[in-house]
Amino acid sequence: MNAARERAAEPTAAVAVDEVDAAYLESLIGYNARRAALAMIGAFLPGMAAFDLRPVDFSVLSLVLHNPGITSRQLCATLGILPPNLVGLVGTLERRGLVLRQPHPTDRRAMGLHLTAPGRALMRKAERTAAGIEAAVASRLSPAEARTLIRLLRKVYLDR
Amino acid sequence: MNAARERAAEPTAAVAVDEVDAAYLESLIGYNARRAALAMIGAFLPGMAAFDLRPVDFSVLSLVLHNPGITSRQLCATLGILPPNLVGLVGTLERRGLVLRQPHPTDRRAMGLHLTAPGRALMRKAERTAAGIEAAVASRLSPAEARTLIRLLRKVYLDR
DNA sequence: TATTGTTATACTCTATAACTATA
DNA sequence: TATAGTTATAGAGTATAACAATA
Repeated sequence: MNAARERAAEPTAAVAVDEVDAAYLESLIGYNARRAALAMIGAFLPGMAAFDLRPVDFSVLSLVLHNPGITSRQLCATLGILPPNLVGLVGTLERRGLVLRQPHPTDRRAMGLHLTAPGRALMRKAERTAAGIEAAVASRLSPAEARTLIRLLRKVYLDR
Repeated sequence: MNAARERAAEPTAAVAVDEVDAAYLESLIGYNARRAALAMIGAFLPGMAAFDLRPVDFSVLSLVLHNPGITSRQLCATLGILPPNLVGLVGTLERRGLVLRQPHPTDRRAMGLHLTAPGRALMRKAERTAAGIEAAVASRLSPAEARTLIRLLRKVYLDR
């Protein structure tokens, strides 16, 4: 039965897959981290859209709120954004009257970023909304599990 | 001293930021998950580049390896890829002689995907490399911590 | 000589509409 | 009427090179 054996060894037998086995991918930290990050972004998008903010806009405004006078260079380094891609982002936030740029006190090349009063008011609401979204997702975890998750994630991405 | 008080209340005082305070962002699961996912992808890229594979190519080939006969539709549903974006991806893998498409046994609209012998040989090496990359990153975690991390990440992104 | 911010530009990734063949 | 696969295309995100002003 050569033909039968060849068919048995044939790598391309025409069989249907009833249920997909993703066990291997699900054993990888990278796969799970990406899936979780995409789920969080998916949960974030509608809430932030109410303020006409993308997640990256929220991150930038949050850093400016908590670090008045922060420079573009510092924002780029903290968030992993390339300088050319931050220019338009900050420009849009400035045109919306949420941030303003002031001369840096010691470095005349740089500009310090600050929130305007409307910018601070918007961020107060946005951070409350963000906290609610986090709480909704974290409700699947106990408070201790949420703390553990953040601690382990930081171990993964922080150098040493 | 109205002028002094106004300056004190002035939201845009020209002060420099010596060290960026990202404590708020670092308290968010979403921010940490995204940072960790990007770190894992960054570790993955050079290793997979040796096989001329992107992370998404590796994911697709891995699912085809462990699910011979899987359809494009099933790949899209499992990986969150939109059908139009999978066409070129699979086409490239097919032109490279790594996968081949065979008629689906029961649905003449669909095509079952299979790895060729060179495709399986490549994936044996690629999965070994992936395991090494995972181990290198997971070396910052104890085996128990790595298991806990994956379990908590799955709680975040799995519905209920 | 190096760095900050900027412009222009290219490349990749992701998303939408519409079509065909078949279920 | 709905689904699998496909084409064309648009939009968002990310990348590099080069420049002026300043350190």
